[in-house]
Amino acid sequence: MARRSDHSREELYEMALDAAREIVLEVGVRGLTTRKVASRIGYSVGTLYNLFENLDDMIVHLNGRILDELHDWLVEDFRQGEPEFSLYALVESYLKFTRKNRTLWNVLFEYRFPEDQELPVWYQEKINRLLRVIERSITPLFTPDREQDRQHAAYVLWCGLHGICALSSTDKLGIVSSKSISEMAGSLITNYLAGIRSRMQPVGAAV
Amino acid sequence: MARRSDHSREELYEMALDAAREIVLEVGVRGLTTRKVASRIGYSVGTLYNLFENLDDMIVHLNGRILDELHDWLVEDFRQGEPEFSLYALVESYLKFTRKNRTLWNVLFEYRFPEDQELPVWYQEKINRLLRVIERSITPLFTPDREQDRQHAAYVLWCGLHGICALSSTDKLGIVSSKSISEMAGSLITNYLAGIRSRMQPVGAAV
DNA sequence: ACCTGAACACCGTTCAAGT
DNA sequence: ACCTGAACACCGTTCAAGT
Repeated sequence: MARRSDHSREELYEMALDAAREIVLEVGVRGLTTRKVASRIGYSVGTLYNLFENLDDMIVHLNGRILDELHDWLVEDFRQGEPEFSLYALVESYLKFTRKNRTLWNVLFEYRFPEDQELPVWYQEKINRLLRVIERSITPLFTPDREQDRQHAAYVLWCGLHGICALSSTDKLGIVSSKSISEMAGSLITNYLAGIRSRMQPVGAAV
Repeated sequence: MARRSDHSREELYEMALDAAREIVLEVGVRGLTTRKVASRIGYSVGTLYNLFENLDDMIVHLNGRILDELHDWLVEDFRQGEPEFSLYALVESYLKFTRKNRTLWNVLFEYRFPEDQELPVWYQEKINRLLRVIERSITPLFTPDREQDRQHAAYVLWCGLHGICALSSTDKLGIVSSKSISEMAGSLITNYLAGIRSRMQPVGAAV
């Protein structure tokens, strides 16, 4: 017992999150426990509480990583072009991520934190970074003075996409095939953007 | 010990779900345990396993009840009229329900069942009943031969609304006030419906 | 300063034993 | 046929005791 400087604090942190990620992939969120993480990295449970406040905090940090993975994945596939085209590609890319990493997506969005828990600032910034990818794809639809509207639209699209994934992945909607998830997302994009277009004042008109 | 016919099987079932509902309201989903339900109804844990397969199954049944409550709540507030008007009222009513019953809504939509678990048919039917309320509000937008499209649109709206509630209630989006939830939902409805309207072929034209 | 592991207070689920 | 409660195999979290 006692100080084993086999690993630095940072190393331990990375090891713990690696282990947590693996466990989630193998047995799902429900099977993720402090004891399993500890034993997998070869330390005692106590050590984990030296790195994280508690299990919830550890999961927040794991989710931070998953958000990064998702962001990088989306950015890699990003295609500049007409908003409809660009956004559609983005959504396909997102859906592909959820299909490939269903359980990771589950921890990210469907793990319930205690009611009172506030998500840390660095976490919200990671989310904002994701939202900015969506904003980028719809930029052409908004004049520079409509930044607020653009942000707002990105929020709505992000939420809508999330809702489609959330309800269909857990079958909380009845049988939904993977194909119809795409279709629903497509319908959301097409119609929402058409609505935005039709309701935007022509820019030149006021001048 | 042994057979205590103090209560019929049906009575026990109702008592258990009543207790479960109360516990969720008091301490949230995380605090809902078989042991607490058992002690609250004055029976042993074993008896619960005589009524339900397991805790997950009990929660599915609890959710069935919550779906009914939500349905009745929405139907009571239903207002016939222009789709935008009708749908907007519906969404406000839904949001009001989530605000008043945050923890119930949490069990309903954010409790994670095991990956493999299929939701029972009677459960999916309760969801369909909800979807039909939405369909009703957008009926005027679709000609009778476009039933499929109408259903599809109801799905998308339902999912979108869910996504907005899910991400903002847990603050997975950064700070979102109750007012902006309404705004986002409003934006979804207005633009999505505008898109549908603008893309619908005028009915008379083909004739 | 860091790490251990026993201890505490919980869990879900099962099942022999009771009436 | 129904109900009990002890038993099993787990949990998250803490903290005195070790080096």
